Amino acid sequence: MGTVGPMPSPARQLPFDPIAEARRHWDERWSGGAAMAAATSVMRAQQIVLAQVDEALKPFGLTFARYEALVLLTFSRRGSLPLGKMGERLMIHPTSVTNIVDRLEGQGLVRRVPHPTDRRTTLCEITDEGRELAEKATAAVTAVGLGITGLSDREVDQLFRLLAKMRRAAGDFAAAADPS
Amino acid sequence: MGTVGPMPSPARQLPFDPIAEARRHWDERWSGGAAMAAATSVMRAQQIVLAQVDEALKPFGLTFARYEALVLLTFSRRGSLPLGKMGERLMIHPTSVTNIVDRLEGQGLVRRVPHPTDRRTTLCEITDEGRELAEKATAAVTAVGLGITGLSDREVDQLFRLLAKMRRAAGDFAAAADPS
DNA sequence: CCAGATTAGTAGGACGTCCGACCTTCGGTC
DNA sequence: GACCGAAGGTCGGACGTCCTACTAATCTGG
Repeated sequence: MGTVGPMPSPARQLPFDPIAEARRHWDERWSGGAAMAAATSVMRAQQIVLAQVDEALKPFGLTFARYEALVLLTFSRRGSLPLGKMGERLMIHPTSVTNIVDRLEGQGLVRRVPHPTDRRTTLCEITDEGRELAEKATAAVTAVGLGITGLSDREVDQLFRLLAKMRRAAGDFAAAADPS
Repeated sequence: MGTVGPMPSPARQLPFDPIAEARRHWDERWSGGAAMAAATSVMRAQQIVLAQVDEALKPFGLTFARYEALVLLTFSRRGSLPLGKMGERLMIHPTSVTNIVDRLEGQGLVRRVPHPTDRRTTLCEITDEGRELAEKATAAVTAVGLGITGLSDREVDQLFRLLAKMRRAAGDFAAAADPS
């Protein structure tokens, strides 16, 4: 990886793991230090992923959230989806979808179009500029491994499975991931 | 677990894992779908942890961020730390510390006191009310397993180790976690 | 001993997330 | 056919995070 290059914001490097340190303190007084350490690590890992991906997307004027929405649209048959559907797939709140689509629309990457039959529904349609940018941005984010570094392919998959199990327990989805 | 109880906000449960679905689409057109799935899972896992812990902390008027700061202070010798030190340990930006301490101070849970020798530095000192609340709040967050559910003790530890490896690669800390 | 670099903290703004409240439209029921 | 609950989006506010820029104080070199 990079030597001293563009790293997540809190550039200062500690000589020890502050989470492991906190876990030690925690277990001295309470119980469940392992869960605390895991939860805090998840929080911090998200911070790292977000920082690295956002950094890679900055030249394109995109953020992770907006990039995800854009990619989702490229995956759809007609390049358009109802806002509500987007919220479901991205697992974010309806108001967050409104926010993101507002910004993407302001950048000319998507366009709001009325649903042909249901006048309640608004479709979000990706523009040609949006498709082009999504393609370039994807090259950039894959180049940084989407912020997932230091893990072997096997470990990356292991991480995904562990989190999928946790997400399923939290009610994210019903069926098993069916890892065939 | 709960039946239909208080779950993370997007209450709707999908019949499939949207991340696994996205991974399928991704691999059809690009490469590195595993990293994408892992990164997205980390993002979503953080959302779940945050929602569940915040829910447990709501009766106390706390959030995860403020709770973490409070607990950090209880771990310190004299119950006070310089703001900068807090930012290091919590791995957040200095301005985030200012924000959090502002709110905690407004709640009477901490107090800003000048550093005895260095007049640049401000110490954040936990109050008696802060200590009491931290104790009660800890009972609440441990009761929900800090949002880490559906995993065995072994898997929780595995998750922590994987994320620690990733965090170390990202430059979070220098030495190995030394899991003895 | 003084000038420049560094460190500590804050102010203002951007972004994404959530929630509660609200309006419009659809659909089912009577 | 009319009503009333449900569904789709949006608005305004709260929160936490980050960044850039700024002030005040300390440290370091000449």
